[in-house]
Amino acid sequence: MTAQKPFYITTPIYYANAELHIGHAFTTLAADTATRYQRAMGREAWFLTGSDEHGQKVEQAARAKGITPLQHTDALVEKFKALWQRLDICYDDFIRTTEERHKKAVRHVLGQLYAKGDIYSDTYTGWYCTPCERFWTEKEVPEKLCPDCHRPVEELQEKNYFFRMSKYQQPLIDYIKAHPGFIRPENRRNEVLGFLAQPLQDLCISRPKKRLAWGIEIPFDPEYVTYVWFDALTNYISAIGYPDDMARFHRYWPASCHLVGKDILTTHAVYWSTMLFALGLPLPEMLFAHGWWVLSGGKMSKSVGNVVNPLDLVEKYGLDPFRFFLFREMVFGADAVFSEESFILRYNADLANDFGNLCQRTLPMLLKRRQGKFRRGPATLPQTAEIAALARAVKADYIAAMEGFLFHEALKRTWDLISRLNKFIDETAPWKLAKEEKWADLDEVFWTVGEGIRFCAHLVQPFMPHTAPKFLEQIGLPATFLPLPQLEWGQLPDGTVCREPSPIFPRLDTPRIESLKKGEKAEKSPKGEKTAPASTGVSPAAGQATGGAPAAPPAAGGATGEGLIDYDEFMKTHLAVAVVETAEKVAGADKLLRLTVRLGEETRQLVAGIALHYTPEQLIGKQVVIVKNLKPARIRGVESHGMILAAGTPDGGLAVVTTDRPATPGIRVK
RNA sequence: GGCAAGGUAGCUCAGUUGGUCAGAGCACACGGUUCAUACCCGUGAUGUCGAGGGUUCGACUCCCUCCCUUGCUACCA
Repeated sequence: MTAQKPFYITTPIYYANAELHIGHAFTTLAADTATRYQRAMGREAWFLTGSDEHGQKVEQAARAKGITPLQHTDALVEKFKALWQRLDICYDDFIRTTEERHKKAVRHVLGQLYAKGDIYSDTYTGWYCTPCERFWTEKEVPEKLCPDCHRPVEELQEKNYFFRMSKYQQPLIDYIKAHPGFIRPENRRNEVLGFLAQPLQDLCISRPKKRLAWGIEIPFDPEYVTYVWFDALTNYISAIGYPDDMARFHRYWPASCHLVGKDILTTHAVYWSTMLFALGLPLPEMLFAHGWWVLSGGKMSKSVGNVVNPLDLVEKYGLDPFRFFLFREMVFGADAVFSEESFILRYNADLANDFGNLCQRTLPMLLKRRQGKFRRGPATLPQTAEIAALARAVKADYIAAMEGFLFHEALKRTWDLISRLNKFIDETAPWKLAKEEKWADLDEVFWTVGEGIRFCAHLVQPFMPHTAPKFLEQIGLPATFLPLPQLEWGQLPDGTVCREPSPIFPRLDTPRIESLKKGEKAEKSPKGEKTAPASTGVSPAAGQATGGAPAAPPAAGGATGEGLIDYDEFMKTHLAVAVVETAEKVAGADKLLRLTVRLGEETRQLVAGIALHYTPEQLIGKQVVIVKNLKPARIRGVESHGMILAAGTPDGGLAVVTTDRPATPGIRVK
């Protein structure tokens, strides 16, 4: 058995002069997903990310704040890491270019190439803008004025070091042509080849310290630091032990994949590749350049209020749905449009309706009819073998897609199985089988669906590492995954007992989309407007009507001014603890539940508009808080004596207010 | 400007070497169903396949022209 080389994947190291945004997050999430997939395949994986901390902008930013560059980057690195934690990024190493291990590698690389003659010094003449501290080319300053600040530039000579990149132009062209899978996607590969059709200039790789001190000193000239390319790109090898621990280095190198945004493809495809040529190191197996998320309405961001920071949706709707959306919606490699509306549409269609509801429509029936037990008998239904075959085909296609970083294809294919299972339920109509007491057929249907859920949970796991285990738990399995190569159809054990399901992907209110479309201020919550945790009242309209209320209304500043009530006024509202004794749907109303609740000795009936979010079973026995002295009302002909308190959840659902520990039924809440 | 890719149903896109290739998903309409998260299943409509011309028995699929969109065009101290 030959040990497979570990999967080594990298993100770019992000420049530590500003905070990160969706672009950085997306690259990193993609690497994370790829890493999780490789681990799911049973392959060892090493996932590197990090920070690029030298250079003029960092130096300037630090100076502006009156701190040292390192203090500045220390703070930003903390923010980087906080974001990765928030996105649950499973990186193995975080390299900082200010670390000694990195600086040492850079010096080693420079020294080696200098000795080899691939780095040389030369003196050039250019146009320098002193205030901006930068050079311009002859072409850029036809008027001899700085394009940035429009002040005069002066002609200046400066000595610098150059990397003999041109020397490796032809070898690189040959290499790319000989390795079709090296640069992906295909169109990017063509762009690089197009780029290389022009003569390649050598690369200036230094800055005199008098102009830029914040950098890694060039080993053969203490007057200079190296500039960006050799500093930053070298991280991919310095982080895995180059040059001190070559055994470790060779274990991981060449990288399986450098994942980059399309904007820095050339840097990697040309600069980095030629650097590796010069060093005599093999090139990475793959360079994947993905596209951008284009924010819808971004161009009008000032006037239109509906531009969202994509990362805000993580808190609003959950990390896993967010991740799912990113990789299902975008053709990986191409650009895609990001909008909250498309997120909600995708979420409802794929997650809530198709996958989530697959559990929700099956497990309650299984519990009711078969004590929750999946029973495996002889397969006699015609669809069973077909679905098994589909599952196998889906898995094979899924793996093929994932190996090629075609995330959207992998997910799309997985949903073929989910759709088939939904259709299967329709075809076999288990509710009819139950009525007709065809237990063997019924068991076969349940087992097949349960097995399908298990199967899909495995496939979806790299994308949704938190919710995928929930699917396993709901069907009664431990929340652990088989390595994908071992995943086969038919492994759901006979006798597995499912759990009481609760929606994993609660449906999001569509009114929210309407309000988004209209550019209404669904995101803003002007004070005075009723945004606060809307109590779900006796009125069926209450709660739902405000379903579009923001998930986390900003805790409006200090409590001053109008709208405040005193204690006595508050005490006019009599809140009390109650225990739900019975619950049932109100006939002819979708959202209403008729409840009887016990308050100490007293029992009373009330109506709550929460049927879309709670089943009667979920409520019975639950301690709730009710408004006791609300004027009785008749709703759909049912008497209601009080109302239950509930609050909106980030996903647009509803959470009933309960007590932290059992309280005395009937006792006043204050 | 140069190079490259693309313009196919309201939206996002599939469409191998020319002959059921006019499709999928979403959205929409209608029907079915009731287990389920107003869900699922089925059916349907809409398209001059960017425009014009050409090759061919026949072109979304090949050739030419035009229009439009997008990407790349590093580094140059």
